[in-house]
Amino acid sequence: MSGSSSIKIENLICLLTCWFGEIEWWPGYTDEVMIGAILTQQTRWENVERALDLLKNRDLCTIDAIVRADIRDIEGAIRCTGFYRVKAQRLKSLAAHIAQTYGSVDTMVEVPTGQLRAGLLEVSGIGCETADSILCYGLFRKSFVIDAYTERMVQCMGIKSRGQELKRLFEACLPDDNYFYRQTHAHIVEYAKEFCGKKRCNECILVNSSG
DNA sequence: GACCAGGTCCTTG
DNA sequence: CAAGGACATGGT
Repeated sequence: MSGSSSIKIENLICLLTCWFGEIEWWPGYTDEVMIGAILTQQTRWENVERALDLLKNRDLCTIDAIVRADIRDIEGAIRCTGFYRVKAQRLKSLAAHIAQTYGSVDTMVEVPTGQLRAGLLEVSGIGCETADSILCYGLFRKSFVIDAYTERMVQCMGIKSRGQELKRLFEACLPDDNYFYRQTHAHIVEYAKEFCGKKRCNECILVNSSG
């Protein structure tokens, strides 16, 4: 379909791998990653880590605990991530969905990726990025995460695709292993944070690298 | 003080 | 369907 876009994306993946090497990103057990995926919406990761520590200290950092907890206690622990009221509600919604649909997080391991994704997208407060983050980093599925940085970066490279089409484009270029999905998304974010400002690029090596 | 952060939802034109 | 506002705290 768009051959030049595929080549640009393949080059991008290689270039970033050379630039960063291996990144250990978003470590943690599945429940923690799922919770972090919601907390990091429009929020710096350092603030999310503080909230995750508070949740752990209060035994609130599992899906099971979120189901039972008083929402005020959740709000109190995640305040430093901003939007804490809507995020507490989103955590409740996610936890309820998992409890009601699968019974437990462990059961989700047996469910096909497409089915899990469709279910997650039904949850209020979970969009494509959060769903794919949960699938990719929490459940080790091959579901590539498209975020604002990725959109910004490929636009800068002259690639027209957006959203789901862009996701498919990346997935067609990536090796058939979750490891590369995690690495590539992490690479893009780390690179873009430094070089792809909201208003202008800062010494970006990508713009003229593949044209 | 201004601006941004690893989004999502709802309302408008 | 694109654009704009709301949600909220914390860092530069």
